[in-house]
Amino acid sequence: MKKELIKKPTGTLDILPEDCIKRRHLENELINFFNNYNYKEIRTPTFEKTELFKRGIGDYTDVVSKEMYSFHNNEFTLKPEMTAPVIRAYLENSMYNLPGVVKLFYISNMYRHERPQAGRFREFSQFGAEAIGSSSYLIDAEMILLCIKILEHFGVGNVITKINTIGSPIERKDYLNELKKFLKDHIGSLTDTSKNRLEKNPLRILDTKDEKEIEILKSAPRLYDYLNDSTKKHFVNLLNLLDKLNIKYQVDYNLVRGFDYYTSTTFEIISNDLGSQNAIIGGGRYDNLVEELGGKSIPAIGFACGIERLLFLMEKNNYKFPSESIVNLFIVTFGDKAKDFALKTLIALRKRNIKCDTDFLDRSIKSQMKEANKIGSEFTIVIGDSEIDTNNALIKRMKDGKEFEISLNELEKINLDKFRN
RNA sequence: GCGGGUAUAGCUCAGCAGGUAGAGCGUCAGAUUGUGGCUCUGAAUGUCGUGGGUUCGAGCCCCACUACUCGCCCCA
Repeated sequence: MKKELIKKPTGTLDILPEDCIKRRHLENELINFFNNYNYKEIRTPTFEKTELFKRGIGDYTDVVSKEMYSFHNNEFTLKPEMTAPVIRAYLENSMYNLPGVVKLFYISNMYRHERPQAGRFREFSQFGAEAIGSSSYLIDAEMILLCIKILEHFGVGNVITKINTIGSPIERKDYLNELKKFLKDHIGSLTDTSKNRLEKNPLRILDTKDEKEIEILKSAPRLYDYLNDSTKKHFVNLLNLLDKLNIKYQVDYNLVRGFDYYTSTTFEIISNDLGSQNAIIGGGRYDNLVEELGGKSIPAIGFACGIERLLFLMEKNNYKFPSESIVNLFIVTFGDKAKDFALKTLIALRKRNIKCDTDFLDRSIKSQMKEANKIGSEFTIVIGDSEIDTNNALIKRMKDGKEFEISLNELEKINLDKFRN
């Protein structure tokens, strides 16, 4: 009886060798990048207490209310995002005692129980950063700059940076009342989802894609007009600095993000080359979160970038990934003596960091040569009884077929450079 | 949670008034016995997503289910 195959869970990815090389490369480059900006890496658990996300992200957000992978009587949850865990770790490890602004970055998997589609998975990877301890618009600017430079570095230049400021909950209070009043006057034209949001989360209605609603919202009160002078000043300073830094952006007064912790600056980088999930980077300031999670009132800002989406864009833009690591030497064998000798030699060569392999299927010389060719081995050496007897063999340079005589005694110490050109 | 599309060899796909399956690529093996790349020859692999129905007969028609996929919602 043939047994049934077990398949991977919906929305997950098998990352095969070819893609692992790309991701490894991406990660290495990122680490370099973050180090240049003086960000330190942080890793947190794959799961956290569910309460962390409820309090951090907000009970009524879509992610918390219906997309969390929770288990063990809902006590724990696979992390759906990294900001809350990083702040938790920051507080738990008293990192506020570190000098200056605490700048942290991460590369990690996230989990959200959504319906998968182009550019959206249930298990996905993000990298991102959090800068904790400064309320200056300078750090906002540096972070947006960092995002754009990273994308540029990976050959993704054709993007749109959207930016907005949404103030604090207190600043939003009056505005929300006005917005509700306004929307109620147009309630007949609202979609069902917007009607539902009217009481729970009216701000999100601003983000609608319904054309009728977009038209109505054009005459709606504007949040910006209700913000404090200091918030406005922060925003204006930021925009002026971005101008000086030659960073192109679009102010989008309707840019509202889905997590409750955002205050003041929010931004999003989108690409029209992605599918309908067009955001590649999202971020913003969250000046109340540290306090919300039990710390002192400490301002912070962060962003996250979708790695699958970034990789997709890199492929689309023909980014040149490093090629697969090639085998330096393939030892073709026949006869038991040769096979034993080969294995012993491989150990010595590998110790010298020479990438090498041999046949384990007892196949013909021809087949072994074919394999060596297919895996892109630089050199091959055929060893059989006569080579063992005479202690001499021919090493073959695969790219042009040239052969060189060498002594088997010296194979372990071979200097391949001598035969490279 | 709600819509649309798709489901044939490892991969990309073809198939037809409905008559019990094909190509290319890949894999494996050979082309005067111990040497790759080009070429040629040959081989293996599919209960045509699953279950039911219509029919003498279904990969092809109908129904259900499942998976995948794209979109809504939301997000990276």
